Amino acid sequence: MVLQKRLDYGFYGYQVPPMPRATRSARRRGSFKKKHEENQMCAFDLLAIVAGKLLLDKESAPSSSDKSADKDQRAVINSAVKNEWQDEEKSLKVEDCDQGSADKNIYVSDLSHVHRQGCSSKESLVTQNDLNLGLASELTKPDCAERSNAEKFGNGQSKSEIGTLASKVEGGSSEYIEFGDCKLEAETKRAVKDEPHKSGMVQSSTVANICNLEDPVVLDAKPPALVSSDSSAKVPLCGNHIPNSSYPTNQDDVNVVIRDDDENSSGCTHPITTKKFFRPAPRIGDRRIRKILASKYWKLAPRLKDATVSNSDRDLKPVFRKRQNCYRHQRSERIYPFKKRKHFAYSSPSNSDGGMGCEFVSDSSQKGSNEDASVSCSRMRGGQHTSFLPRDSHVKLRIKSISVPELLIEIPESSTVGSLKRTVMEAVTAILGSGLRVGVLLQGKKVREDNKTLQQTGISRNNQLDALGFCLEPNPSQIPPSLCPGDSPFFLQCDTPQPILRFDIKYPHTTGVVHQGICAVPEPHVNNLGNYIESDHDSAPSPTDTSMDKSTNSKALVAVPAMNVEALAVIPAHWKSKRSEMAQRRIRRPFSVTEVEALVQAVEKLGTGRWRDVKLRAFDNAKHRTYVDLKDKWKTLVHTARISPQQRRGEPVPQELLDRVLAAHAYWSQQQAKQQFKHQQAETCLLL
DNA sequence: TTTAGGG
DNA sequence: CCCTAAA
Repeated sequence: MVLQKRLDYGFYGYQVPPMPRATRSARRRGSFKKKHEENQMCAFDLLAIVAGKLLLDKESAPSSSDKSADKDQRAVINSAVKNEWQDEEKSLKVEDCDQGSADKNIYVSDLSHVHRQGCSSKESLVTQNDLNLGLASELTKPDCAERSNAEKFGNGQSKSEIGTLASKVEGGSSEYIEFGDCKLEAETKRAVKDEPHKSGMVQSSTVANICNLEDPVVLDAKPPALVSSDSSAKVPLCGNHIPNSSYPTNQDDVNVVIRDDDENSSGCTHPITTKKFFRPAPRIGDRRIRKILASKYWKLAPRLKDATVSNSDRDLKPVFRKRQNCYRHQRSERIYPFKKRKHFAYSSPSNSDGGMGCEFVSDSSQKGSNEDASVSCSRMRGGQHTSFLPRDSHVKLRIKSISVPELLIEIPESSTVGSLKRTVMEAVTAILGSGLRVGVLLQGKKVREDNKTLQQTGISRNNQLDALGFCLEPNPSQIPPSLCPGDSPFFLQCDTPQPILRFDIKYPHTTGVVHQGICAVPEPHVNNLGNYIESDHDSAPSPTDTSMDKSTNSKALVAVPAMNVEALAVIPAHWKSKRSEMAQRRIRRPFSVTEVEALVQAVEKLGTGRWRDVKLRAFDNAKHRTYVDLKDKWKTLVHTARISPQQRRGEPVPQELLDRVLAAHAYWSQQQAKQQFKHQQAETCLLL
């Protein structure tokens, strides 16, 4: 049985998922910790780490020879995406994944294996020992899968929304820029900008923007910079007034839209249909699709409870029982599986040279020796389709899939298909979650010198490509050699009275690579599990908007540097042990310049005391930015602006922005003071 | 829940 | 970022 998952995410970074934010009420309810504990890395996080490490460029398109095959695949993908999207937001415009351009390349595994193979009956399960279980959303959303595609858009509301969306997109009133998987939306609020101001004064667009129609309070008041009659209040809020301002006078309203579904996604059974500020995702291109697809995998994998799922589990008890209660939680947890970033450095058109992926296929590993006790061993097979493009001394690898190796699964005959799916899922999750490392094989030999460069090892040479392979190995620190019983995977008997079916989920040509007993426990609460969906496709926290600052347009595209490779090297063991107890701090997500820009602009408009509005206005779709975060960021921004540039740390904020920060801060502080003064006056008047 | 401010 | 008093 082959479990196959294609990885084409092109992750360029990885972050340890933080714990779910503990709201006070959640802590009170005591549910927080439990949820917290479940917030574990899923199996495919690991796979994606591997991919993220190795997939240096995701921009290559499938080769032309794959075209017809991929067409079907894309159709499947699209329907799956529709399905998913439909569930999530009831609006979708799916574009076909155009192969012509690298930008629209999409390559994922067939999502409908399970259904295609018709393993819906018990018989077929019993007999189909080489049953192919597609790791797809069907695993967790069998009900969704049942629906036909035709039905998916039968819903009139959805249709109309799609129509609206399409028209919105075509209307051109908004501009969407995608940066990696981060979508950035720049709305051009012409209505605001073009609105003749009552004061009749010449305004910079900044001031015009400050005067937002959505904001009656501010609107009633005069534009901040123009209201002040006293000289001390001459706050240079207008871009024109800022010396050396690199900002264009025609500054559009900027709304940083970071898609981050961690909060509002509770799976396909709870579609979020109402949103305060609905923002369509107008460009549902490849990245969006990829992201959605990726999310499927994040969703379907239950979080491991703890690390004892490894071979060190001496008593060989079923290890999955304790996780059963995980599935009761319908609501997804806040996890941030990935930082996904687009690689801009190699976006030359010539890179779209057909889907020359390096396909990962099984490679037989020698039996016996611990070193070769690979959980999965794969070899890159490319042949003429394998492209290895040294470009600017970079090596491009494309891992089409990493297969999960041999598994043993025992499951009662009376179990449902869904139960089988989940069991397989758990088994896979357990193996991958028990601590893995990636091995690199070059011409069948392991490359152990971690410090050697690719060049030194010869990996970067074209002729070595076929010989390059990767494998997932058990982490030695996690799996004592003594517990690796050699070449025969042991089999764990389930303590169920029922007859047991045994599945050897075996990877071809691979024997004895898994030293892991999997006991399939019949799942009593199938329903909940079926809907247990993790939904968080974290967006890169650093969106880059090219439209808002024309003067730095070209820069903006590369403003966010690709993440260090180190960032990818998240070792699950690190946070496996510590994580369980206290509420972990949320992951640190430094504000990007773009975000700062958006924040500054919003604060200029709304003032410093209305963080909720600021959030709604500029960060509504960035779920990980709370209004408290914004307030804190403003605080630090003010501080940053006041200290000398030498003392500043982190990504440098343009001085121009800092100037605006100070200006806005000064202005709104004064406004506040005035307000207070008036209040006091009124009070004293009343008293007298 | 939101704001404000200290840590 | 976190925590929390206060509104």
